[in-house]
Amino acid sequence: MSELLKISLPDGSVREMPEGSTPADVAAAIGPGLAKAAIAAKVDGELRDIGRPFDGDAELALVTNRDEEEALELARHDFAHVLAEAVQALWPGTQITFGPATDDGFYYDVMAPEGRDPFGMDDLPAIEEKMREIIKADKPLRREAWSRQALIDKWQAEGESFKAEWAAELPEGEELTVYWSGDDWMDMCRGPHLPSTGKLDPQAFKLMRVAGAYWRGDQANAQLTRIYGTGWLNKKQLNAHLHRLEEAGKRDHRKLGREMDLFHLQEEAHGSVFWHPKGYKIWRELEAYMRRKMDGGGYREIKTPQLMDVRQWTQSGHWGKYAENMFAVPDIVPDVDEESGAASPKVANDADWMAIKPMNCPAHVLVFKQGITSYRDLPIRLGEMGCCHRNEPHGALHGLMRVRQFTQDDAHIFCTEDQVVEEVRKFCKLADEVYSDFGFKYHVKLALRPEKRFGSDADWDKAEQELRDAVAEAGMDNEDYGWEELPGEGAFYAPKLEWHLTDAIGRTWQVGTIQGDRVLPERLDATYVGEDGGRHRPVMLHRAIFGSYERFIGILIEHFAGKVPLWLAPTQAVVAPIVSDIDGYASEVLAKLEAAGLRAESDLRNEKINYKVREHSLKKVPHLLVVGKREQEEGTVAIRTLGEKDQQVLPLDDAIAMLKANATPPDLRRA
RNA sequence: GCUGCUGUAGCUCAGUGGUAGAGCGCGUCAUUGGUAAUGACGAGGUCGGGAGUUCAAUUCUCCCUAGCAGCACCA
Repeated sequence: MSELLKISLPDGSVREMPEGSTPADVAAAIGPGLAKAAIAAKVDGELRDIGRPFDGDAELALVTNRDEEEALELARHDFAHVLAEAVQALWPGTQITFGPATDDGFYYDVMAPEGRDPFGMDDLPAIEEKMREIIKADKPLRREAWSRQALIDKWQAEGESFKAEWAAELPEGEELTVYWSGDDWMDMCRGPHLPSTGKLDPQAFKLMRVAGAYWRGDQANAQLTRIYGTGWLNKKQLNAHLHRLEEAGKRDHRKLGREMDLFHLQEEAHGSVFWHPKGYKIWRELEAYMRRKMDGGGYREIKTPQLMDVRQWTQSGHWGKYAENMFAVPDIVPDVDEESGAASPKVANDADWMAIKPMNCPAHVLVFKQGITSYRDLPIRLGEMGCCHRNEPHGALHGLMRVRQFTQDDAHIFCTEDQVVEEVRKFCKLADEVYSDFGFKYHVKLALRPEKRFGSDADWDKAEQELRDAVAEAGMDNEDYGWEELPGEGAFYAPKLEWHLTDAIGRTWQVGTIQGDRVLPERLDATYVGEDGGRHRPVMLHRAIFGSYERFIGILIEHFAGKVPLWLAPTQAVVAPIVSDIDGYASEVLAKLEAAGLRAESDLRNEKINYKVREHSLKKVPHLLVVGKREQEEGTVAIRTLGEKDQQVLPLDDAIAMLKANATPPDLRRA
């Protein structure tokens, strides 16, 4: 006999529904408007299909497009399925695999039919068209439970080997479900889904690109074609998103780097940066800043060799693990024919291999090992603006963000076991000061032991706990700091604390890190003399705040859209006379600016002031000092600040004092 | 490294089986103009590199190389 279910609604009311009824029935009982608007249901907190019957008494909240987070997730997931259906409709024999929602849309990984090339950009318009058809057909999406074997058999019968593999490996005991789109297409999916394809807005998605992606993310597996789309609830949201992408493109550091004449890259040294005078000014200012911070933090700066015998890298373990990403040269003088420039192919079997350093730490241990260190000397903090080379996979290179030659604000802290937590805590404070000086908000994450690792579990337990303790002492183990632990993401020798910056348009960048390492001191036999007169192993903390100068500058350019703070600006002010009669005064103003230590230029070209304003604005020069007859007579300058329309007329000395004050680096300003 | 796309003047980009074009920039001249482009004239290209097909290749094919998007990688 059938009983009535008690369904509690968010407003506290309870409705009695017959057994077998669904959230859709409840919506219909409440009113036709809601019935139409409702797209899913939260049943006892779990997001479910609106047409899935209740299991018993339940708390129900109906989901509509007003619940944007859930609605977007559902829509994107459905777009992914519609995408897969469209591709199979267009190209029968295409295998489907997997297609989730992403942060701004969806993708689906497919395998083109035998004999057909992987899908390309040219195929996207046709797929979009087919997707719109499917959406407009308003096909009902229906959930159905299947047995594992039936599902495997079906996939195999249809030649869907990836799906069959997947079905076979889904965890035991999990209910396997499929979703039908109409009666003619289905995909294996956990759901939930919208009640029908017609709930999607056919104008609210766009296929963006195709890319290769490995089956299950493993390079050893087949490469599929991943079709990416962006998906939204309506056209307005889609357009807003496309506009945001355009804006992000305008901040691209590669574009701004060229426009602002900061640096360039070229084939002959791909992955290495040619810094131009203006770009290198930013670098030098950052470097000077970081030196002040590290000097003040008890670090001592050293400089260690670029090239070391491979024996050293073998001992440290890097040669064994990373040789293919290192640059190595035989330690010989090649015979070169002066006429032709050809080097003789003299392979010196007896030559030692030297390797260019991919990191600074082994050399820092070697510095530490010179002489005998007492526990009284610890902690020893050795810093280096270390220039490293790594032969990165070519596809990984990206502007300043991923390069083959980079310089780190690197340092290693050698300390006793007892000092680790305190040193990590101090570092947290230093990192906070630095990021705050640039106006960055950040999150702190702890990357825990990876599967492949050196050292005992007990050591890892300890190392991970130390970092947790230090973060707790620094007061950062909370939501304000986005505190989170990431299993499996640590380095092979140690867990890592990571600092992730959030930039002006919401993207995150991992920059800073600190890692407690007990492996390298062991491998390179670093010791200190303890209180007891015996030899002890120091702990080595690897740490960096900028990470690499190249990448950090790239991040700054994008964060500020080229308009870096005055203290970093390569050219802080340009003096622009309105007519050439004033060139003399302009030069006088320039000389005074330079004497005050400001980075300034003059623009004496035979151009109108409009032209000069436009040009220097586009080059992101923070201040334009316009001088005409009036300014000359009165000994003033008219200051135009980037991004502002109004000018400010000040006596020259006052203007210089103001600029100088504003151009003071943030750490010196506080002093 | 893998998949897809791209490489034409300093930059952004058009174009063609018969050895090339625009805008900006650059140079010269005129103009001395008060806050986002003054005008005229001019110079500038082995069409990424190599091989092949062809009477003829910047264009079509293949290989290499670099870049772009993504994947994988990131000590």
